[in-house]
Amino acid sequence: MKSDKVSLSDIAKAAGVSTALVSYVMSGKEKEGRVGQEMANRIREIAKELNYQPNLLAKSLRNGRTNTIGLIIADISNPFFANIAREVEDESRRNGYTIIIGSSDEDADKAWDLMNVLINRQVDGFIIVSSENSGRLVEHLQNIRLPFVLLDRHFPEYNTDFVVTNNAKASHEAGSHLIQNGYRRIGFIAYKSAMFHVKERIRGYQEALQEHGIEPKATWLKEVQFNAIESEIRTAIDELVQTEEPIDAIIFSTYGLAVNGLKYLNELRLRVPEDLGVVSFGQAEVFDLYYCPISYMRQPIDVLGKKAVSMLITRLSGESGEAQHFTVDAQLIARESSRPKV
Amino acid sequence: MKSDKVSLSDIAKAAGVSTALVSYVMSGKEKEGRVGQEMANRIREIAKELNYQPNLLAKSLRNGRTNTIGLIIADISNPFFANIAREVEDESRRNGYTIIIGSSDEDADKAWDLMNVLINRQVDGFIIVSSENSGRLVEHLQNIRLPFVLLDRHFPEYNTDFVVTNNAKASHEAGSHLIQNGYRRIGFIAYKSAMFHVKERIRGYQEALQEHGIEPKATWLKEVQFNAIESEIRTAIDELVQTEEPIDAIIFSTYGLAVNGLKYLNELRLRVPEDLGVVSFGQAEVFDLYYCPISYMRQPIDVLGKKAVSMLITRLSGESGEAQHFTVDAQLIARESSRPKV
DNA sequence: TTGAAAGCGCTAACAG
DNA sequence: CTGTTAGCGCTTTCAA
Repeated sequence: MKSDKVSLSDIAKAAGVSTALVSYVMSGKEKEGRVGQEMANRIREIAKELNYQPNLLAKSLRNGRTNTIGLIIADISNPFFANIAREVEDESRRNGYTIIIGSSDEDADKAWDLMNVLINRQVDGFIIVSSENSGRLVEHLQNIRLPFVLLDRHFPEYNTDFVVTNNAKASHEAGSHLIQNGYRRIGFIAYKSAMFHVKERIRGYQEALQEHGIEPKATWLKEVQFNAIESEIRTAIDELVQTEEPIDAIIFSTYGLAVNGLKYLNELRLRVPEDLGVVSFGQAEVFDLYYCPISYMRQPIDVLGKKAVSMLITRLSGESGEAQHFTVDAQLIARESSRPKV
Repeated sequence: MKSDKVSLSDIAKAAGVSTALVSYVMSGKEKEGRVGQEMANRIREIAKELNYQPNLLAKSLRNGRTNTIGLIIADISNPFFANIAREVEDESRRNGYTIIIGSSDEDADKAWDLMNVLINRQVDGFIIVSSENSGRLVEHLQNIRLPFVLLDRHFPEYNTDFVVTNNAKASHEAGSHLIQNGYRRIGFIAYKSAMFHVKERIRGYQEALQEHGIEPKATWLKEVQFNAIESEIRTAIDELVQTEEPIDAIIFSTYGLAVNGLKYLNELRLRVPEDLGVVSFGQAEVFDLYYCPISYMRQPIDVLGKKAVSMLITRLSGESGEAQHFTVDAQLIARESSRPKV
């Protein structure tokens, strides 16, 4: 085995031809009436013998495309995002693209820095699960004409490609489901955020209650800070529960909130669903293995991931029409945690 | 905001100097008595004005380093690996490196292909959680002199850098802990694999039993196929439990086995720890939220991740001495699932 | 202190 | 059918 470093010109030399020929053969362009059959075979043979590995860097520098996609998510160690990343990874590879993942921790500055690193590495485009205050990022990408698709969250005030779940509808369904099963005083815990998808989830929940003749009390809605989740969720739950008229069910609007919330419910020795019905967003094995399997709104992660990739790739291949929007419904997976009240 | 595409020569032109000067300034080499103070400032100013973004591709092509690390793991959607990936990502970025992650699904061929893609993209080195039959991969990397560090799993038959948990010891501790708490008939479920870390975990478990005067029965050890886990783990547990002398405790040697196993225990309506004590490897929120918090051997993922990165970076900076080995102990987190028998 | 120029490995227009 | 050559954007040697 050679010590690598075999380049086109090494092959050209060995075959006694020009690098141009080798290049044509190696990139399968011999069909276009460029190279003779014999020559082509000879070159391929030598390439194999020398164990030629193309230098993608040089190739990219030359033709301005890296076949690389930047994926910016909040946190790869969160199972929801990890699953998305996996779908995006597989679908990208299937299309000849490599992805570079970066975690932003829901922090706009980190996301901005990440974006720049990836731009400098000449990614062809981005798939982004945006964090709050990412308007600047979106605008910049549009300004420099770098294709991108927003995944899972989008900004209605910007005209961009996006692939998202119908959050209002999902939340609405979660609320209606609880009501139909006899719950009446339903709390909702979300992150404190001005982001559209968060607001939508809240809206869906409130509308569901109203449509069933229940006036959603302001005190039933709790918004906790992302970076102080452990302490704030305790306060939030305390306030929901330790009152004259405690809630009888709760909707967690993300995976992270659910995990922390359920831990605290355990500490409080509150039983699900006897003391408190539960429906959550997000998905993970936790929900299956909790003593009382948790009902959740299943987001079709595979569809979301695949669609985001294909949408981006369409753009990368030159499509420059209208912004593409793709919205998919979540599916209620009803389990024990929201079973009918007796 | 400019339409990007600002290159060194644009700045050079604007400043009326050569690209060489700009290059020196932009890479902070003006100190070395190369560039005048005034000129340096002027160039920096113009660069900022034009919003210059260096093309890392060109830089890399020129100097042969991409500042990129390839991370090959089994599956990014498995929380154990996702957490490792996160540590590696953060530590790499802190050192100016970008990582490209690829999932191998424990499949040697996929891992091999992945490796090649990443090599073609000129990664400077690899951090690898190897799969079975990866000998070829290791040998190839050694042949072409591409630095790499094996993480979490290693091959004793190859002399390589590695960062691992002391698996035999961890397993031994898991076994001893159960015995001390009164369990006697302890089953062990592992993946069917010839890999060293798997064998070590089995060995530690068996030795623990023997040292406490318990002869580990062959029937207590179950090995299930990675890609048929759901069905095989049922058979395995059935065989451990539906016998004249059923086991009274079980050790799951990975996160994936634990999750699937616990699900099945739920189906069988077996209670933990009354019917069956449990200790597991891996870690995830599932273990906290199970109705009976699961005892587990906590592997210091942060240490493993950081150490792997720093070990690799040492190599990348030219260190060429002996292979480095780093072994760290797992820590028993004892919870309800293995509490003393009454 | 500064500039000119070679060249990393590859592609593609152009010439033959 | 095949070869020559001009770069892609950057670093770095050598000369001035």
